Amino acid sequence: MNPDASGDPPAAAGKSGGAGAAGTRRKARDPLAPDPAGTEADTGFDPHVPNVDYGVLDSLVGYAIRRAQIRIYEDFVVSLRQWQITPPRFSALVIISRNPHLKLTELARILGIARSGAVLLVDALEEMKLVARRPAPGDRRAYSLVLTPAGRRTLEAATQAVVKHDAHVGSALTESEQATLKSLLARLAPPRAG
Amino acid sequence: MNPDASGDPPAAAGKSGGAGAAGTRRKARDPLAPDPAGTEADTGFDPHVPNVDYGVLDSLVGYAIRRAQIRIYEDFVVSLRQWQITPPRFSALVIISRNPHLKLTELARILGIARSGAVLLVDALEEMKLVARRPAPGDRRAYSLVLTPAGRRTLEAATQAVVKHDAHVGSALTESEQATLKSLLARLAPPRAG
DNA sequence: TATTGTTATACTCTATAACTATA
DNA sequence: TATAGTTATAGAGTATAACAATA
Repeated sequence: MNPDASGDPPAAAGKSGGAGAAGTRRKARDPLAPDPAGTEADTGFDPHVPNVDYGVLDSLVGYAIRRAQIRIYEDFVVSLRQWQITPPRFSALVIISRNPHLKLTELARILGIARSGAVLLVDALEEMKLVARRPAPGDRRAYSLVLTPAGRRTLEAATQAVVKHDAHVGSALTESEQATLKSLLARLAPPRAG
Repeated sequence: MNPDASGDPPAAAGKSGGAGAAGTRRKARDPLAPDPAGTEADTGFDPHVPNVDYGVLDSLVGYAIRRAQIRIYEDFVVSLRQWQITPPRFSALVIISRNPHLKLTELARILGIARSGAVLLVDALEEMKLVARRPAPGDRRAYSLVLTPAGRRTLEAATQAVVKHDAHVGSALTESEQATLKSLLARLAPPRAG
């Protein structure tokens, strides 16, 4: 359905062993035991590494958008890390906030994800005490999604952070250029059925 | 490191049971057994469902890009489904093709992913017989990545499909507008270290 | 029969940590 | 010590399939 987006700072992980390189194959290793030097580095995604030939990629509108999105996602996640709110979670909170009595199936359709995915998303937000499932009036199968008081407070703070983040993202462009950008993006490949 | 992108048509999946709704909890179900009606539908992501209030999302440059990327990704995956080539795979093939004797670590940096991710990516491409690991001259730890003849042929065909896909994506814009779009996107939030 | 929410399962992509072989 | 490739583990996000409760 809706591809895209995933990555998110996994926070932590397990451990295990690796092996040598070319032609060789290693045996095994034992779990746990701190690493002397800091392992990886990660200074962020460089959209255009010097002296690298990107071929057709440089001519594609789609790749330009992909590059931009990767960097924006990075900055977004850092900006909202303290609340553990990721792009899909933020979108869900906003949609739930602005559209009272939303049902899970409707949320799924709006976000462009499967119903099962909406269930997991709402499960997470509920566990974070930001969203609650209320019985939907008139339909005992369904739920009415609502923000909790904490959800409203958190969304308010997170929204400020997102607006700030977005201002940073577009800081190199004038207001007019940002408007042009959004307008052009909105005109790309309209939905099949639309 | 590099967030974004994931989704991809999983192709198939398992099965299992679910339950009722509000307040109720179900028991179990047994595996296998065709479903009468077609289960889901999925007519593609609608970036703006009618009568839905998107709140701040509508004012964010980041969300405009996210919306666009979701739709482009969808179309990309459909276009290259016959070769089982996803965006990261296509990028890797192009980069390997245009930059001979590339090492895995370099590929990882260019794509903005962890080395371990590059290993899995190359593993997949190697299994598809599109890429091969050659011993790197002068460094017995490293590999030189190269396209196989089949890899070159597939990349050529896939590139044509991608170019066509990209033309479709931008078909509602003039050449000039597409150039403007790419230019504006490139000016968004430059990399921290740059 | 169709819809709503759910669970089970699986797959892609990505990450961190630790390890081997080599430099 | 540092680097290249690797494996193990983890987890977010998404998908399909099948099911119970209800409409």
